[in-house]
Amino acid sequence: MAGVSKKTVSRVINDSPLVRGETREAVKAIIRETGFAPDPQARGLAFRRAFLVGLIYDNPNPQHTVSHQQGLLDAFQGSGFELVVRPVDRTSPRRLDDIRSFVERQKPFGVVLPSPVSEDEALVALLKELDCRYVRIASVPLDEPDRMVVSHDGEGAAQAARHLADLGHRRIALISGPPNFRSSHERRKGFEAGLAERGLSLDPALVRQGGYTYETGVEAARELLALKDRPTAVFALNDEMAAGAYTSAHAAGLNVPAELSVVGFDDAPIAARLWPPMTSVRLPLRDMGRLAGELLVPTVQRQPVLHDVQPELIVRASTAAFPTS
Amino acid sequence: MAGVSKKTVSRVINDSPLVRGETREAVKAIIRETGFAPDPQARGLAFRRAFLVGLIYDNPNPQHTVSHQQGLLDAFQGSGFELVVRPVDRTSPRRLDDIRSFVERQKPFGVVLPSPVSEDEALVALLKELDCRYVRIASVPLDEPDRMVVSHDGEGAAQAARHLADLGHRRIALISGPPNFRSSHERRKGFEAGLAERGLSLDPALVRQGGYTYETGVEAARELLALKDRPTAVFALNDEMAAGAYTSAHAAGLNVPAELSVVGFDDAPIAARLWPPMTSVRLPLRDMGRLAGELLVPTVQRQPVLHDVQPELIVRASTAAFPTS
DNA sequence: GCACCTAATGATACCGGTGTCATTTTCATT
DNA sequence: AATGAAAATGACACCGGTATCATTAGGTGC
Repeated sequence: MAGVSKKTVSRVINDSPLVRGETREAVKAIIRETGFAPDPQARGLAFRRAFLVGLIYDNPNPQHTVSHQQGLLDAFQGSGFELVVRPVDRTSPRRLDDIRSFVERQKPFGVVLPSPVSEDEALVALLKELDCRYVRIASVPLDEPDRMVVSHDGEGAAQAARHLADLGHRRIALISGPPNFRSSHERRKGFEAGLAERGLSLDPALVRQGGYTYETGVEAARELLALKDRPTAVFALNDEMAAGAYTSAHAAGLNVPAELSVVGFDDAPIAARLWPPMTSVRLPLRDMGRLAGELLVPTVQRQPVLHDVQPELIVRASTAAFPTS
Repeated sequence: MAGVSKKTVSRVINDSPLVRGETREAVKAIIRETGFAPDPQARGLAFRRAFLVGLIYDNPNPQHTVSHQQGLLDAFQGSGFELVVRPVDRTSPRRLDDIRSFVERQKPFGVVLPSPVSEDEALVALLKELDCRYVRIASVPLDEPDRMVVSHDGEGAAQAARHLADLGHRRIALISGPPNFRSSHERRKGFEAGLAERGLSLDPALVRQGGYTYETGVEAARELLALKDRPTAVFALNDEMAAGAYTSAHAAGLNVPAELSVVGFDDAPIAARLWPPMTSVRLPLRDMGRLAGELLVPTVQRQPVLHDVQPELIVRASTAAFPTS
């Protein structure tokens, strides 16, 4: 090496304050010249902590997973952290053993839990027991602020409600989500709040429960459209079910948006590809991943640090004024 | 420990032949009882090779990425390997430096390259230079067999061709893909071969080049449907473009499938959610990932080892006999 | 029963960093 | 210039495994 001991180089790399500015610069110069980079394995061994972050997901929507990955990696840029993926089956009891062995063996620096895994309190309890850092991504605060990325699904749903109300709709149906998803409650609450702002309320007769799947959306919409006094608009709590509503509208011979306005949630790729292109609430998934990453690891902070994210209503062609001119 | 030295335990763990059967069993028993698992960091440090596999992808289709991840993890079950994800921008020259620093620093056991990254010969050359194991996933053999998972896209396209031909279609259009994707050529060649089997050939006037995106599909189909003697069926080389064909059919007031049959490729989630549900060629993405994983790492081989994968035509409602009754 | 060869095991260094604590340097104070 | 405290640096053990090579155990031939 160039003048100093192994340990001093180590100090420079780890930003220890115990190095003279002069020495520090000299070492840094050598590091730049030689392109030296410490071995993560050896560092991890000595630290008893790997420079890995786990993404533990169980999301039927691949778009979510990939966007979160992207965002996390945005945050890890240049920090030397790697992202390892761990799909789990949230319904399987084995998931806890899987995660336990993962954490105990790999000693990851931390893990990220997107919804719906973020709502798995048994899993979170396990992580606490194992003293493993984590950040949850969910529609609502479930934990201390610096362990949470909150997507404010309610606000997005409220935007959808205001949009439909402002278009003149009064008979607005809701296809809700599975009760064991927090997002389902948040979106519904937000939707009702948005309606209330416009002096409307949700008619219980126009609510059907779905399961966040295409098939349940088809069925729920089929029932709603078969009502004597059928709704003029329907809000589905995710795009899969909204796509199902399209299908049932087609089956019933109803034109979207002339006879039925449809709004979805997620702005999945499918939203823009259906005919007519669907109005939907977009979540900034990549930014959410990035925020989670920034909360978890000591970021190099090249890019501005995010502090919050907000959903956004993307208005396309599946919503029209009622009564239609 | 229980009777033997550190090194002997190490030998047992690494399946060294230099241990007496008796000793081996004794050590294994203790390992089972105590649930001992070697530290991957330490092992990696000593081996100068991490127990990580990188997935280097640049695929606009999140379904592909997530399915490949699933398959790889299927293969890694119990092997102690972890999957780390590395999205790259295949058009950026920086990608090579990114991957070089990843491989040099992390020393991954190997990497998996799904299409289109698998066709990036500069990147593959780099991996060879770095002496990094890799497996490519592509539509056609590009390398030694044990470094390749071949998806036989041509055969899938041929199935689509035979299907349309057997339905009585004669004026069959093709929306091709970008020329810098091997899959684009393979699918096209396979499609022509399938037509030839039925005594048909592709009319150059009915071919439009697309770019594997929704928008290019819209445009290509728009042109095709505006022809004086318009096609009765169209095969798009991926589902995104096929969705675009739906859009243009809607815009032209044409009914699918009565006036236009449409077949896509990939069987993306969107295929089943469009109206009418779309016929498409399904690639066994998860199996492809699993096969790649089995080729790369010494698998525990609990599940049967895969040797090949084949595409499959999923017939839905976007294709009908012509002339329509 | 002894020499001898092979199979099985162990002692020790080492992988590439970090923690601890002793040592040296620096610099303000007297 | 001597003193002492604080700041900077280095020596060495250690993280938890594996490689190398020496050593011991076990079996064979005569």
